[in-house]
Formats: sequence, structure tokens, C-alpha cells
Amino acid sequence: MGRMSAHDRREQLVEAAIAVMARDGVARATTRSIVAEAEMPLGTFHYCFRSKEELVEQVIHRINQRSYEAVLPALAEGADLATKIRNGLFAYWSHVEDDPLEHQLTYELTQYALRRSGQDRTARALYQQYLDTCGIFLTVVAEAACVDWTVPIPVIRRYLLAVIEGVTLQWLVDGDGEQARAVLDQLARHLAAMTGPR
Amino acid sequence: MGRMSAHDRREQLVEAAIAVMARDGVARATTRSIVAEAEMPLGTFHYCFRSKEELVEQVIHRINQRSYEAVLPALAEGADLATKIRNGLFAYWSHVEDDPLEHQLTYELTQYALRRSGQDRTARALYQQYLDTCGIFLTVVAEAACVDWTVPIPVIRRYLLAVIEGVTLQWLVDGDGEQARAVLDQLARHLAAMTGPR
DNA sequence: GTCTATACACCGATAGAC
DNA sequence: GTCTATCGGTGTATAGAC
Repeated sequence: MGRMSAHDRREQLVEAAIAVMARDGVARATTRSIVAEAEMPLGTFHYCFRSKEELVEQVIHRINQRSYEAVLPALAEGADLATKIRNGLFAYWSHVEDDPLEHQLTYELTQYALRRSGQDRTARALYQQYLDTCGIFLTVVAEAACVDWTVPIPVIRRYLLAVIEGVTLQWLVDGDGEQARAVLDQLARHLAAMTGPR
Repeated sequence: MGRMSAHDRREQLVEAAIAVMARDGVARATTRSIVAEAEMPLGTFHYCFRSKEELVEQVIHRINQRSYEAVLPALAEGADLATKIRNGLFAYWSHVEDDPLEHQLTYELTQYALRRSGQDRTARALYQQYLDTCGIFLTVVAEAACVDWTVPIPVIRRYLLAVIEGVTLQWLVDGDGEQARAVLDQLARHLAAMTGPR
């Protein structure tokens, strides 16, 4: 079955790795289980990737890119500023509830990267992109409402990201979606309170 | 060397496991590395614990208990309500900065428990206690300031926990303590805004 | 490139002498 | 209870035929 390019094989293995990691956890995503998921023989792995570590790095990059694309359309509509923010947060949240395991995976991969010296750079780049995305959201939504932020954007976007991650983490544990939405609703009010007329 | 009671051995192995997990990560905390840390022969492990899983459960319980005791003294002083809250948060934060690895460990153990069917109960109990602790903090601090919360406590304490966990997670990745404190400062203001005269 | 077979280290757990 | 020796299984990675 030599009909597939090495590039396609790599891509397919990355997707298989994500599937296994999301379903069974990072710890159980072994080279054997990954190639089994992709229905390839074991030997495939090491002429597609130099090592498992190289695969994981690509997995992190792919996951990051995917969640980035999923969040950006959340620049939502709404009457006043608080409603705009709220709709954006809820749009993101429905994405979380649609695929909890893939979100859980991001936390696992962060821990994984933090524990590998030389890959903590990867984790830092990941969170920098999260922060950038939050910053874009804040800028766009304030622009649309013709207001200015009265607190420095670096602080607000960190605040925003903290609540999102904290709420998600709690929900992954106890599954209380109603409370999670109530917290996001509060967050929207507080963010709106950090603006003033321009 | 038969001079130590089995109970003491158990306790010592739990402490050794925490040390190894905090230093090298949960994945590298093998039975062998744990007994090596405790300077015991390998065979010790399985007449102190039925399995490694039983040890991990005790580790989670111990870690939980320890952070609980570390947080409660953070019921701090302060002039107005926002300052009281701020001091409490900062007292907790200094504890985080003092031992980042042990805090990172709590996130790893949460993921670990979530991935083991039958131990997700453990993770849920862990977060329930976190929430309870946050609730106590909120109640005590409002009592001291003679005000009432205008938002339901279950929502506020969840909000509080979310920010704390989110800020900690970000700080573990990028190490920006100044920004972390700025976010906690904002949080204190927002919490204070959720009160009214009683 | 592709696959099978295998190397070699290490895992959790146990057997059995003391 | 305590320790040494070892089992059976699985991990990543490689050798070598095709």
C-alpha cells in the first residue's frame, strides 16, 4: 500500500494522535495506539517522524491552530457592549460544550510541554497566541461599541483568558454548564464596566 | 531495617511521591522512582499499598488537604472591602509563587484523575472543596465588612475560583507575576462591586 | 518508502527466602 | 514484615528484507 505520500501520512498520523489523545488521554497515546488508530503498521511512525516528541509538537501546533480558527467567528453581534461581549463568550462556550475532550486535551498538552525542558517554549507560544486572540476580541468589540478600555489591554485580556480557562477547567470536572454560563455572564458585565466613552 | 511501622512507611512514601511528582511530573513518578526517593527497596511499595492507584489517591487527598490549610490563613485584614479581598488574594498568591511546582502538580493530578474512570469522583470532590473554601472566604470577608453579596454565592465563588486557577495556569506557563497580580487586583475590585449594604 | 521482526529499557506487580 | 530476584507486559526506537 505505497500509494500515499509521506506528507499525507504525517498529517494522518497527527490527526490520529489527536483522536487518541482526546479519547484516552495523552498518557495512553503511545506510538502503537496512534498507528493503530490510523490503521498503519508500527514501522510507519519513524519514517514520518524523527521521534514521538516531534509528533507531539506538531499535535500541539495543530490543536492551537484549530481552536484559534474556532474562536475568531465568535466576534458576535449585540445591542450594547455587555451583550456583545456576552454573545462572544457564549459562542466560544458552545464550542467548548460541543467538544469537551479536545479542550481537556489542550490542558493536558500544556502540562506535557511544561514538563519537557526545551518544549516549555512551545507552551509559552501557545498561551501567547491565546492572549493575542483575547486582545483582538477586546479591541474589535470596543471598536464596534465606540468605547475605550479604561484598564490596560494586557491586563484585561489576561483577565479574560483566566476566567475562560478557569471556568472551562471547572466544567470539565463537574459538568455544571448552567453555573459556567452564569459566571461568563458576570464576566461580560465586569468587562463592560472597564470601558469609558472615547 | 525493620524499625519503622507500616503506617509511617506509607506516609513517607506518599511524601516521596509528592516530591517526585512535583519535581519531575506525574508521568515520571513510577513505583521505582518513588521508593528510590524514599530510600526504600522496591518491594516495600506493594505491602504498603495495594496498587499504585491507591497511592495516587492518597497523594491527591494529601495535596488537597495541604493547600486547604495554606489558604485559610489568607482571611486577611484591610481597610475597605476591596482591600480585604485584595490582601486575601495576594496572601494566597504568595503561596503559589513560593511553591509553583506543587501547584502545577494539582493541575496534573486533576487531569490524571479525570482520565481514570472511577476516579473522576476524586477530581469532583477536589473541586467541590476548592469551591467550599472560596465560599468560606467570601462569607467571612463580607461579614467583616458588614455587607451582603448581591450575586448568588455559588456563582461568585465559582467566578473567584476560575480567576485564581486561570491566573495560576498562565503564570505557570509564562511566569509574569506582575501581570498576575494586576489581574488579581482587578478581581478584588470586581468582587467588591458585587456587594451592597445589608 | 514500506513493512515485519526485534532490540532493549522500563513499567507495575509478585514469588519466595528470611 | 522485609527484602531480592524476577515475571509478563508494554514503551520507543531500529534492523533489515523487500
